[in-house]
Amino acid sequence: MYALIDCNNFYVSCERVFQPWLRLKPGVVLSNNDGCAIARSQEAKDLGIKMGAPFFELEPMVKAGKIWVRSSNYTLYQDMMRRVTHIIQEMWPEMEIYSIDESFCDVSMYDRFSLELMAIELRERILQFTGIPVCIGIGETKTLAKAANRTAKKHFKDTGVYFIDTEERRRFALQNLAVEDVWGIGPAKAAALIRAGYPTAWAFASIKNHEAIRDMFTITGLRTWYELNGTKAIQMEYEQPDKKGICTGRSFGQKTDDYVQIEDALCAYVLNSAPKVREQGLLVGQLQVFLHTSRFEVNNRIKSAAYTMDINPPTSLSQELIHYAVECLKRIYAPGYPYQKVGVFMTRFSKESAGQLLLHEDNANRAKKEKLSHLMDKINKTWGKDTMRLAAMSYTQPWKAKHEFLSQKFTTRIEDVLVVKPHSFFMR
DNA sequence: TCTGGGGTCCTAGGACCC
DNA sequence: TCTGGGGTCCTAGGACCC
Repeated sequence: MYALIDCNNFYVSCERVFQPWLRLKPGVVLSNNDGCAIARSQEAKDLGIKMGAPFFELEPMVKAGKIWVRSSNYTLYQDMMRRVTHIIQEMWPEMEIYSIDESFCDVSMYDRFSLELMAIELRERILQFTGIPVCIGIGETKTLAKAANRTAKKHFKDTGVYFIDTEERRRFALQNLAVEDVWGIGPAKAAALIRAGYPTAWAFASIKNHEAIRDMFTITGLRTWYELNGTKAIQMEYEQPDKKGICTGRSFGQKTDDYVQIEDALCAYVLNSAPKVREQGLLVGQLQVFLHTSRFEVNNRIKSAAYTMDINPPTSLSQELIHYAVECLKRIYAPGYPYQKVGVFMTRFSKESAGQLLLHEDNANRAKKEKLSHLMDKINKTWGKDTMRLAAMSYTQPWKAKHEFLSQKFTTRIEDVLVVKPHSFFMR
């Protein structure tokens, strides 16, 4: 048996914990650059605000005081999830962190009767200790646990728990689940299934012909089908595997074709990715830089380019990575386009080892740079991002994304911790 | 005017080997 | 005119996830 614990409207819920007045109105959390809606309160969903709705469409409602918006505050959300995770682990230690707001737990070792009660208690505990509401779905496979979770959210809001432990409950969950809401069925597969006459999870799960499913939807589609029918095809992943690629790319606050600004942004992104590479003890063997305009631009102003470069010998040094990234950028940059976004993708990782260093000619010099990079990482980890920085990075950063509606870092920044003032009555 | 960011997995098809 | 068989590895691109 697997449980899926999923935080309800997570980003919105985090904002509401520390700004309780936000509970009085529908609200939306915006993407980076305040571009579009990425999280909505239940009331905002009821108003018909769609995931990905651009901000300029919401703006009239904000101005009229009908809804509130916040810029995304990942520092806050990460820290809140860390707290939720601790509470889950105390009850169900066999846990996989699946995303910033969801965790799977293997709960096979508990008997059915206690399981449902445990789930109800866990939910209450999370709400009491963090202020975050969650729903819990339980089933024989991860996909069924996901389906159970959706069922809890939709039909069992009072307990917030749904347990698929009988055929009858499986039928109820799957019959009331649109096929596009099945975990693993995206827009393309959903459209094909609806066209073929299978609009619900139940209809899809009831298809008899395996081969046809495989032919149409490849092995991943077949796995989903097995899982919906109670056969395990997707395993738990307790350890987080090493990353195969690390990427930083952001939209500019304002579109630009100014090479100096673009290069400056790119350097900052390299300096964002490089410490992540070093933290895992990896070296970068290939680097790609991409630069593009908005896809909503008119035809002759759309431009998208990328350049990939092998790095020999592989490196994790910020200075070297910046050097290569700038080389790539120079090859793809053309003036005259309203660029929206630049980014860097590092891949072809190898493990850092002494041997590689010895092969390199000026290894004394190199060892010094290595030390410097690691020291910078350490200082920045202790004292905050960009405390120590390379001169290649400017201070003004006019390209920076917009975060016009950012709330405080209530749990991770001492100046932002809420102060509770005793009422004057008690002061006397 | 204004539309996010960061990943993984799978397949088809080309290049290459003997 | 006719032009094998069997395999691996790599890459681009699509689909999917949150």
